Amino acid sequence: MNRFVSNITLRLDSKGRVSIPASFRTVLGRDGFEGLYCYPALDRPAIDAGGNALMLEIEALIERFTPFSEEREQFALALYGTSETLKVDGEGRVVLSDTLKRHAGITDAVTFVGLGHKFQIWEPGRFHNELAEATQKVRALKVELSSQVAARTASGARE
Amino acid sequence: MNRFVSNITLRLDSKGRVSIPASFRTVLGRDGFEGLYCYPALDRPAIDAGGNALMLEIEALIERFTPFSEEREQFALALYGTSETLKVDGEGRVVLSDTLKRHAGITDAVTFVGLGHKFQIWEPGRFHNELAEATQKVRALKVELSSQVAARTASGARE
DNA sequence: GTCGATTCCATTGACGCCCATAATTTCCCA
DNA sequence: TGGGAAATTATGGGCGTCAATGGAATCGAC
Repeated sequence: MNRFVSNITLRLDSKGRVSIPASFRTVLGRDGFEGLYCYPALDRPAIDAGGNALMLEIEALIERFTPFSEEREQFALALYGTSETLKVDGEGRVVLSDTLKRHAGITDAVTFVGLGHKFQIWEPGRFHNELAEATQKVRALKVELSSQVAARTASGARE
Repeated sequence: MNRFVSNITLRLDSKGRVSIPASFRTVLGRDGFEGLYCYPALDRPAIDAGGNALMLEIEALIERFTPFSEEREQFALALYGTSETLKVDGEGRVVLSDTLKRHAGITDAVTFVGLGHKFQIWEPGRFHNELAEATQKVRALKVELSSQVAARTASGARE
């Protein structure tokens, strides 16, 4: 498997360490990246995390702008400037920086959530709320989609 | 890691010395450059800093203009003319020149901010403001991007 | 000699690295 | 198919090293 999937909740120890779930570790290993690349998610109280794949995505976003341009500098500041590469110890654990923990409201436990090419780290309570909300949205969207398909089919549209 | 990422705030000591964050030092070491190449950022109260990679980028920028053109002379003046190579002591510290400190409004503490191929040095307070602003811009762009994609999908356009 | 600058040690707290243990899970073979 | 052995995972803790910082000592110039 080369995608991050499912969600796992784990506790931080007294030193603030937390194990990266084994299934995520194997994906990261395949990606080939020393450490864990992460940054505060832009529009949610969560941490985005991953390996080379994630970093390249950020790089691509920034390099769309010409060097020394206003936008480029601002994007680099907001993205690279808030990114961190956490060290992973021999047992596959990381310690989250205070900045990251504050952003996500993390205290003594976290939920790892697979999102395909990257994963997120949440405070467990917030994650459950977010999940419930997202599930609602997806249900609604699904209904909408199926009615669209039905309409298109009915009108004889071809794809 | 061969990129400058994350942000670290450190204090100047009584002699005006400040440690370059260890993670940045390793990147500079890999880049292979004695000292720290820096100059006042063109349009911000910050200091641009880096090694060979940064120097090459500036060179490329200037050489895009035709020789002896007005723009070329001005860029060369603004960038080369204001650049300094700071010495790094045995403990990885540098002393910022008064010119640089004045430009960035630095007094007793600085924030190092990774921007990928280079990094910037800010007065901590100003950095926080700038970061908030930049984050807003990135969020806005993200919304814009996703709505573009949504619109394209909804209209049934094929790539 | 005096002032400034640069090089060289000293401290302390955090962090990386190592080993231990318990609870699973996986695997294998009767 | 069941039951146990082996491997893996999550977690706890000890200890040495390094980073950040402060201060002393050395060097140079005037």
